Amino acid sequence: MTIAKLAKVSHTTVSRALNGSNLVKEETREKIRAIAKEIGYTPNISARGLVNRKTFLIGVFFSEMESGTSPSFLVDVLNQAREALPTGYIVSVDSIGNYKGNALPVGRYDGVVIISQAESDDVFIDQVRDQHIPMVVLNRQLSREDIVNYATDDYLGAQLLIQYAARMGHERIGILEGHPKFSSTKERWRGYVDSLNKAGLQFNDQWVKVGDYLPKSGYDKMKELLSGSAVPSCVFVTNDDMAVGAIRACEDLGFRVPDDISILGFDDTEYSKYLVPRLTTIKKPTHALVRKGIVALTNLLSAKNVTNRTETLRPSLVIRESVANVRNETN
Amino acid sequence: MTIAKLAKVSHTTVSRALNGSNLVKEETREKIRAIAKEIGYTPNISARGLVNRKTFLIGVFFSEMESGTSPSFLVDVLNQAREALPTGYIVSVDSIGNYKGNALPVGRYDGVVIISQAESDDVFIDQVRDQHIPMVVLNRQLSREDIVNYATDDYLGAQLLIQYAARMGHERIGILEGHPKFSSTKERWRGYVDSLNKAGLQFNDQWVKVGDYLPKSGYDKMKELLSGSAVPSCVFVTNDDMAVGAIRACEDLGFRVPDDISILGFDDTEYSKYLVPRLTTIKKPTHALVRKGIVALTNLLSAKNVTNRTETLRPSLVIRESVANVRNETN
DNA sequence: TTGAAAGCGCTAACAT
DNA sequence: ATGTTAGCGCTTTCAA
Repeated sequence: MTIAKLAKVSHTTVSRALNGSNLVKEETREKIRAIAKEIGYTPNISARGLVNRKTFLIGVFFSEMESGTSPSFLVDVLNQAREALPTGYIVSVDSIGNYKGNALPVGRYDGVVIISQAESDDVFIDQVRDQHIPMVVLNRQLSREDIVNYATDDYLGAQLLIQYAARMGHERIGILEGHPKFSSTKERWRGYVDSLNKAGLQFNDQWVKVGDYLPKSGYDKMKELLSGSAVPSCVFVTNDDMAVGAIRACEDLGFRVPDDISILGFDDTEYSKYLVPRLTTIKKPTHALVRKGIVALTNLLSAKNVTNRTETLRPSLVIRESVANVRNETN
Repeated sequence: MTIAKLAKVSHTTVSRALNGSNLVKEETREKIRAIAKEIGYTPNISARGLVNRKTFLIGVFFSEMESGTSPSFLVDVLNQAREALPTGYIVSVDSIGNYKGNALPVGRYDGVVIISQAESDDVFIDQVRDQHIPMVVLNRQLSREDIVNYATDDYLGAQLLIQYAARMGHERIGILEGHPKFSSTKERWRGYVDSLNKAGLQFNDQWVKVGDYLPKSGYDKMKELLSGSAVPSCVFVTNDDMAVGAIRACEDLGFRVPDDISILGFDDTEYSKYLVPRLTTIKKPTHALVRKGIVALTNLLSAKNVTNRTETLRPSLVIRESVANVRNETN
């Protein structure tokens, strides 16, 4: 190797010097460092990976990258992951869909974090587990104990919202659902129905519409909802992206928000607090979730054991202005 | 190697069989394939990379991932990149900031795409070039010819906007700038000033505010702007994210958009068409930009030469409802 | 059509 | 404190 020749030492010494081994004289180390810098030496990752069985690559996999996963959430995850990982690690992004069927190349990833939205991800999850690649699954609650899994309590989030609406006097509460296959959709739906029951409120078929978590569906479905014979006084739009479209639809049909109709969101996106009206929504502890996940993964990487193998984080209600207080009307 | 033993051939033959060499009997190949599948064999990427000098990893680097780069743009880039790349390649994400100073490990990336926002990225760009890693720089126009570089014409975009506002009769046009260090900020500013001049419109110091491309700054700065002694009739808010905040600020101070004040955006984000009012903005050909970039990079990877080494793509004006027609007033 | 041997750049075990 | 040697898993000559 060039650098070894220049320094007149063996390449072993070079390796040691550059890796901070204490088996080199400080003087030698300095000389080697200088030369390395001089000629712009950087280690060959493949060679190093081959002997160490480490690639310093963490794969982040999303159920669906093109749609369904909101961009801000995706970027949030990526940023948190990069920050929380030990130095030297880099992060790749991919869609689970790309791997349906074929296994991940062995030794390609030191670890994997899966941002799962739907049960259909399970075949991929099983595959990765069978390959014994360190893995954490985030975002969606798995019903098993063999995998490190952190999720937000969507069920609770929905309940918080509906309870709040009920407290504000709403009795006719509709729902605009997200992507039908997503677990979050199912959990939010459960929270909605259960809370309605607990509050002794009526359930009405006409007030439930199915969207896909994208703004357009919020717009289209809200229009449908408002065109029905009976209109609810409040609609639980199950994410903020759809809420933007939904509010637009209200506007277009002459319904003022929240005076004529109240809107509940979910996610507390960056722009939610600037909408007209400012959105009452649910804030998910995304940062904490991802951070916990990465910490666990880091432990897994160094073969430490993870104590909290599974956990559900509590979201919180963010009250703003999109829900009207209609208690007086009913008194 | 296990698979070699099981098939009773040498590992050389296994390698050949799995890589589609025609130097193996079809029968042998089948047998090997079957066994490989059976035991779930996947090649070791590091070993392969070591001999082939390929890692099948493309690094995507952003100026700033945490702020400044809008999430939807970032995700768009990532998706386009993944789709346009030949199969087998995976994509990593990183922030240029992480590499200030130290060089990229040699052989870590087969190629690199840089989404550049600011001139300060040049040191990183130079470094990568010095390492002779195939690279394309997107988003920001470089003033050099030695690097493949595609960008959107921000200057033109700004002109389109201001010309439109002028056509609608606006004479007092303000601006809410983005992150001061970003090239896009400078280009949009140039377009603003030049168009004002061409239209013979007055320029007023009080009507220019500096934000950072995030919604909050849109809100804060617009409030400042509206609190001045003389208020413009139209404000060029230099991206849609800030426009959301800006519209909110107008609302809070009792200015109706567009009746009392008109707003121009930039980017045409997913939600722009659902805002109240729907935003008149600039649509950037992001898909085409990234796709061109990846195609060029792919050519670079296979040592083909790239014909269009540099190009500026034209954005287009999207007229919606955030600008009032005030021509009558001035007649 | 197959195998044997060499070597990619690195780290680690074992001298010295 | 440093060098020698071997070997990680793969592809690629070179022989057979």
